[in-house]
Amino acid sequence: MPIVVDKEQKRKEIAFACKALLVQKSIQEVTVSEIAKTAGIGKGTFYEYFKDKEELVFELVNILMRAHNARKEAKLAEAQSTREKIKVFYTFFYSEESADLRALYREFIAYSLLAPKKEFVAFQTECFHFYYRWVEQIIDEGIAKGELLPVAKELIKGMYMTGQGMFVASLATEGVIALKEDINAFVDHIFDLVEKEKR
Amino acid sequence: MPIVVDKEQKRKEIAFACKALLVQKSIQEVTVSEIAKTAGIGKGTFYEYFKDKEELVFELVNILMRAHNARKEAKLAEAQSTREKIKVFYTFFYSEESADLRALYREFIAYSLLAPKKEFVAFQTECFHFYYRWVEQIIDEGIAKGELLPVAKELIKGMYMTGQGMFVASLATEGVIALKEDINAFVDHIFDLVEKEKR
DNA sequence: GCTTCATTGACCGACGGTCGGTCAATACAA
DNA sequence: TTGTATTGACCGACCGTCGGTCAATGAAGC
Repeated sequence: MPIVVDKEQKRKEIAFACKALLVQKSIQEVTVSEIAKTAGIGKGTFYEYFKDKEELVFELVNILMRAHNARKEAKLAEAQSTREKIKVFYTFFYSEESADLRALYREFIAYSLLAPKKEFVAFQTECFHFYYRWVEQIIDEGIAKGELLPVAKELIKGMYMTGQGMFVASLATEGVIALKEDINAFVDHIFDLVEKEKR
Repeated sequence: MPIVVDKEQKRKEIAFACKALLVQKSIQEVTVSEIAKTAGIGKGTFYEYFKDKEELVFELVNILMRAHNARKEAKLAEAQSTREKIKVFYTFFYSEESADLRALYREFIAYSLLAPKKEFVAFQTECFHFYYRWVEQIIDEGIAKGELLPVAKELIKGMYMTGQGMFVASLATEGVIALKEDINAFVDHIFDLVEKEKR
């Protein structure tokens, strides 16, 4: 038998090799030749592992998001109140340590809007359900503990989307959104309304 | 003296001629040759009026959004309660009559994320301020009338962004967001919390 | 040496954008 | 009225770039 490479492994290697390049430049500004050179492979080889440039971004977002989720889980365990936990959830949108992932996620959203591929939509849908369940659990616990009013449960989807909305807006506008401050202020005001002791 | 055309007017004519094409297909799928043919002009002429394809989408969004705002103003005058007025605000995201604008706005957002041009960012920023002031006025009136608690004012930015977030999510996911229902449900739950009589 | 898969970069076609040339409308002098 | 100069609109052939393909080559086991 001839050489058999671990396709999955090599995909990851190529993706990682291009990470800095893709974080720095928009995918449209990067050429496939440039990607291949950066990864130290021929252009044809690139197409053995990826259908196109966008798939490369997708792969990276996938990998980095998994790592991000692990970090998030650790931080959530530390948070005390439900309010704090929800705030931790939103740190993705502004924390320094997720800057790379954010830059790639931005591209990913852009392409999902421009030409939604089945895989992209499936991934985003899965992400939504994953995070939604997570937040739901946190809120449910808060209600069970008597910390929150039951109506809090009804606000989950909206709150979740507020983060997304602010994120997109902060990228498309200038001087309008201060992500960290605006998100946390919103969470605080909502929680002031749904925490039992506050009423 | 030779013919002197009204550049602004012709821009609009070209834009309108391509409206159906651009609503139907993504800008990436449409070639400049195709645009020129549709508008009944030469390719070179297109570049006399637009810097690139994206500017064409921008022009159309501009025109259609103005028309949309006029319709919105009329509808807002009809709405009774503050709650209803806010709901009217969100109709952009799901109403049938704004479907064309929405399709183009989607492309516009995508490009704003992918490669934010100065003009695009300026436009989006201006839009934000314009709409924000509008909503602010509605909420202020609600508070002044004693219909709403003062805290409502603090939620404006967040609520505004929730719409954007749901819109983007509805385009990038499958079977997760039911725009009309989810937006209205969110508005209702928030208003149940900030309307005075409800407490 | 034969088979099988990985790798490659020369090659191709499509597309965005440019540019030199052409045309049509007007002003005006004879 | 006619001829001509001028100007901007208009055009599509052309160019460079880039995404994507494929035939040839390499490498490793049998």
